[in-house]
Amino acid sequence: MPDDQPRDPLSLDAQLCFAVYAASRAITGLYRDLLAELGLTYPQYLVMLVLWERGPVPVKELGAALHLDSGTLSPLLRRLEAAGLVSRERSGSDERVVHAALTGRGSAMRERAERIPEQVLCATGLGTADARALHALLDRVTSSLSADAPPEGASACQPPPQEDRA
Amino acid sequence: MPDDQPRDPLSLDAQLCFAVYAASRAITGLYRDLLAELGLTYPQYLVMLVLWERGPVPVKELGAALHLDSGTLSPLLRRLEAAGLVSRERSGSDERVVHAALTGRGSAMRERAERIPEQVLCATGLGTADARALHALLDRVTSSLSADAPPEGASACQPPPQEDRA
DNA sequence: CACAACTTGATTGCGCACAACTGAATCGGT
DNA sequence: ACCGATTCAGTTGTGCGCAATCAAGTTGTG
Repeated sequence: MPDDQPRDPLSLDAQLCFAVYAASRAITGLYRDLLAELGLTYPQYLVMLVLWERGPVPVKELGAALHLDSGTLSPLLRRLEAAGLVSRERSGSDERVVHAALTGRGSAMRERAERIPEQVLCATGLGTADARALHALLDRVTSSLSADAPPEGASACQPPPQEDRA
Repeated sequence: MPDDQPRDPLSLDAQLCFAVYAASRAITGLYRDLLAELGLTYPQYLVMLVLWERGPVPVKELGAALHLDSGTLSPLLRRLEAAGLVSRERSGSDERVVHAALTGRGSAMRERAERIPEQVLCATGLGTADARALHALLDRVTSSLSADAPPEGASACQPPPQEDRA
């Protein structure tokens, strides 16, 4: 679909960054529908995924896994706790850390969430190979960007070792 | 990097949807830094892109271009107006529609924004070909998802015409 | 022990996103 | 001309994201 020719830099720019932004919101919207019956939002669902997979974890670890800080997680966990899905308690060995753990209701919800993934993959309209390729590209972008915040007028921006050109 | 084997559905699920989510936030963070000197947020920058490209447009058209509704755009435009970058006025021919237009300061800012795109593309660590491929995949996802909200227990979810399988 | 540096989570404030609603203006059919 | 349905922007309320700040707890050093 993208015809191109590097024409207006600002228009071309809108393309890739906006494509990610629009896709992200579209996916979130899809989850909004699927998660409505569970009473979860998409970020809440992500937290539940981590808890289902790892069991009780410190808030810090949740933040590392999801790239979120306490300013986001604290109220989110409060809501999950109010919903009876999660409990929080301070560690005995280190009073600074708070462990988030699943309640019975929280654990039980896993079963109901299990059919969501395939519904999502289906709705994206992507095949296995495409999904895999997309995932790999996105991971490269994310790791490139979260590697560091280049100081200022910084990096000479030499395009990274690249095979071909248009 | 993704080793795989369809193992835990919930874990595999976290992968693609979360990859988009994480990448989107990483990109927004990059823009946050780049746009700080212009005093713009990323969504505000997107609005400016549309105005730089199309000139005065109704709020409705902005919403269609960015997939945003008036609940997001009204306060955003108010802030751009307060910053002296944008003006709003009701159409003469149809009093319902409000046209957003650039002020002199708003138009002038375009020049300063012109070098942002290449900085972003560089920071993603992607080459031209990869960026193009990523863009195409994201467009497919976005259009598949925004096509419609499948009613309920709906679609039999047959993977769309696909070439190969693992 | 004393004390500074660090870690961890919570809080505050602001700006999106989005659903739901309001109210004004327009359009369609009669 | 009238009246119901529709369109458009705005407002309200909830829930993220993230910067900045804070307080409590821990660790390292003398």
